[in-house]
Amino acid sequence: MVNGSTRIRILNTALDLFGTRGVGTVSLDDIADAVGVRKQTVLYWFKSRSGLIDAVLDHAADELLVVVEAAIRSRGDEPLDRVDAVVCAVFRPVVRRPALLGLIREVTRLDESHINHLRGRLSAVVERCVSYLTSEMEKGRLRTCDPMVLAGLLYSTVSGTGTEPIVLETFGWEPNAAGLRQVRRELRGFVRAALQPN
Amino acid sequence: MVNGSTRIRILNTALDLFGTRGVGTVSLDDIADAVGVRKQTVLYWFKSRSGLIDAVLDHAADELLVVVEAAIRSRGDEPLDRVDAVVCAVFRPVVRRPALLGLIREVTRLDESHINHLRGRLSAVVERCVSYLTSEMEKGRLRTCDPMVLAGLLYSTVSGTGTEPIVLETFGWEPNAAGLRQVRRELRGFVRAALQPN
DNA sequence: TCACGTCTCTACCATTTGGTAGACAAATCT
DNA sequence: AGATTTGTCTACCAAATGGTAGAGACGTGA
Repeated sequence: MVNGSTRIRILNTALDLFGTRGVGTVSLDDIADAVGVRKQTVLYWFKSRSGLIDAVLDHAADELLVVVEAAIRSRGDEPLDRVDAVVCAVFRPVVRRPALLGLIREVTRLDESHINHLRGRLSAVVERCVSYLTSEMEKGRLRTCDPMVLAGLLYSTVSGTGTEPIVLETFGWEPNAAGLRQVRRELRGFVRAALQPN
Repeated sequence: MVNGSTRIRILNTALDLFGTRGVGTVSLDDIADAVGVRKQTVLYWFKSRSGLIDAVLDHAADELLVVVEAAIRSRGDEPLDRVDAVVCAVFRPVVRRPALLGLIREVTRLDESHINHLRGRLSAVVERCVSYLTSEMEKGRLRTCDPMVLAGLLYSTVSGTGTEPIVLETFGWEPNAAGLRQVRRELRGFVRAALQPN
């Protein structure tokens, strides 16, 4: 693969379109048009639509993993700070690349094979998060509850906030830089309050 | 409209399909097949695909409004109890009719006209919730923060939990009655902790 | 009985979809 | 130079899509 640039441009464009409009409603022609190329070129690089979807999921998982791993290591010992760091880390793509979380959220709409594909890529981080929450709860440094479900709740809250600007707008929110900072601040406070040991 | 039964069957079937598979990926043929009728019958009752979507959104909003309104009035004065009642009320359709919240969540994928349509139907409840949260915060009975963004966060958490069983499964959750009760219990604890006044 | 409105159907149609076959140019190898 | 690989293209295709036109079955009121 001497020249990866076309392939990568397709991958990035597809990620953006899939993430913002939903995987099922984006055609190969849509992607090709956005890249400035013909559909057959897309099918040259990815042998089928389904193959492209898997590749895009990989691409998204990679990007997300890097962000999360770095954040987990970044801060000190205190679990509330560490969770806070992850929340901020995941929130950054919300601003810079809204499609990323939007794509992950598409899991629900994909078919079994793609679901399993994505799951395989994310399971390591997920398990790590759950076991971390478990150990901190045992030390009494987080509110005691089911760590697995808690992880899911945290995911829902952060991802929902990031992927549903339209819902937030319905609640009166204004989509600009100041508004985003406001949302992030409230999100951090919300999560912190929800995790506080009792 | 002497015989509304076909129309209503179409409406319900469309709601389920739109909510579980996403609006954009469900064709009129899919709906017609599921109802046991021809596509042209669907187009007789709803003059276009777009018209059907609006009608289904209305249908969903109606169902949701009834549930929420009742819950808001149901319990005593304490705001944590009242929010808890709403959370439980919204969680009930999660079990009985998963498509309902799934459809509301589709807002993000719809085009402007449908978004505005749905917004018009939901704005009353939304405003009510926000002003309620505001007044309780002023009385110091809820953690002080931006009530509007808080409402959005609550929505994200509850709706995410309800609409993403697949994500929860990735976190190790098992989809059965006991698992659902567990999720609801944790969800209530999570929200309660997040709202506790400080 | 007859006209009329209600409801579902068959028969089409233009457009879009994912995908195949293969031409053609540029670069790379021998 | 000649052969081969790489990357993009044009030309198709069968299936599915949203939608139109209109036939026919059914009941209801005059």
